[in-house]
Amino acid sequence: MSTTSLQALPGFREFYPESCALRNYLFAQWREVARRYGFVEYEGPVLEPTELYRRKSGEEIVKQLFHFVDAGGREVALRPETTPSLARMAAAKHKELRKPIKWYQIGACFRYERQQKGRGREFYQFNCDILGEASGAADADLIALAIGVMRRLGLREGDFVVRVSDRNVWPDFLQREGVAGEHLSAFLQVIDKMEREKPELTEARLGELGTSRAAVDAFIAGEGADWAPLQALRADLAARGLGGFVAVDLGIVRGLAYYTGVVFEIFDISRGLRAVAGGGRYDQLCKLIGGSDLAACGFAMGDMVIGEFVKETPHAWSQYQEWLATYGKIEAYVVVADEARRPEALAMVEDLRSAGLATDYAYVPTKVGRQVQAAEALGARAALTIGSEFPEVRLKDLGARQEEVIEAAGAVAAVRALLDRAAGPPRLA
RNA sequence: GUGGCCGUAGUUCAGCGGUAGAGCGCCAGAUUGUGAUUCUGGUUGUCGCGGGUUCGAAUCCCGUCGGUCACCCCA
Repeated sequence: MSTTSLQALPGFREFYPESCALRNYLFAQWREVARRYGFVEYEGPVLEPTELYRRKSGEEIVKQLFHFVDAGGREVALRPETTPSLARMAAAKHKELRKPIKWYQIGACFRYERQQKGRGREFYQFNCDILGEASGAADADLIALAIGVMRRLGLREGDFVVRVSDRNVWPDFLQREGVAGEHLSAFLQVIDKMEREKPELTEARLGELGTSRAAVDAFIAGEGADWAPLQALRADLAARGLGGFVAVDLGIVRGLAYYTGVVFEIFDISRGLRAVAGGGRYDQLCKLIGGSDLAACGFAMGDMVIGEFVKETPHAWSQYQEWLATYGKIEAYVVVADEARRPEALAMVEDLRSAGLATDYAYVPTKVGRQVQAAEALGARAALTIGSEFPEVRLKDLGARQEEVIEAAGAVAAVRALLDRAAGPPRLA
């Protein structure tokens, strides 16, 4: 058992450039959409008092935390989510902040779980929250943002669906059915599993609670469907032209721990309705954690499931490939054709870099053919060959396979012109 | 927490009781300072680790670690 291993810990992630690129792509789109919706970025601590999570979710949650006692004797835990930190931060300062507070964060979270597809022990979460606004309009804008992120990633109507519900519909139903309020949690468990569970089992469990499948179905089709907050939400989103992305589904329960109103989840339709994001209203949490009343709603999206989603959806993947075409590529490569001219070549490299162009060159004497190969492999569009004819140099367009002789003095401008001619930045939704 | 499958070259894998293999990649060369293709040559292994069975184990058995997928859970 004392197998000392230097491998990365299970479920922790090593981002080699290829996977780092995808991650950065997701981050870039998250940030861009959040910006468009008027959210500003903030950041909370990665390590928190274990009590913060215990307070919010109860003792059971501790088993799923990376937690330990620090050198100062404090019980601490790596954050498994960021909402409690946010609730504390917002509650502490909300009196001096203009409402609504619209904040987002992208950060690593950690959960001690067995890993599987779309789930590791370390993952990045994109969180958007609106605080200090109790109106359903905030829920709607948040859902619009979530849809905006999906679309920005190249996902379309038919690829995913936002299922919305309201945590308040079921207490209302239970009261009417004469079921005691303390059974709410057990009841919601049954509702949550209804879709996957065998009908007889669902029926039996509902029976134990004093209601029935028929009553539930009737409620879902009737009053539940007409539930005013959800109607308003649908109308808001329909006005934005987003109605096609949304479906009311009262089976959405979402943990139930601290949600107080509208809840929603985004599902991947084609791959068996996998949840890629979720959120809702949590008007009590800021009081519980930070001591001040602050209405709030928010949602979170992890990088792993959405990453898989993009990989498995051809049109989303090709959009990523387009983005990749310029990401992490150098722009210019300086070929040293004559070692006697290496000083001039180094000066050229620095000039290009100072002009803002990603530029590389061979560190040691290398055959010209190899240098051109390296330029190609690094993604350079322009190759500037410096040799014995200096100050005459050769500028090659590696895409068009054309070369011209130019003066060294005008080389930076010529390279820039070539790159401008060659390709514009990728266009995303 | 429960269960299935899988660990062999840098990588993808084949080999399934008798001396460790292939494709791809990588490196070098095919007349002078230019990318592709092609051709030639080269390159690498504690067969995850530990134990057991056997004359002999990459191969069979047990354990262990790791990976992966599903269930549970999902804040």
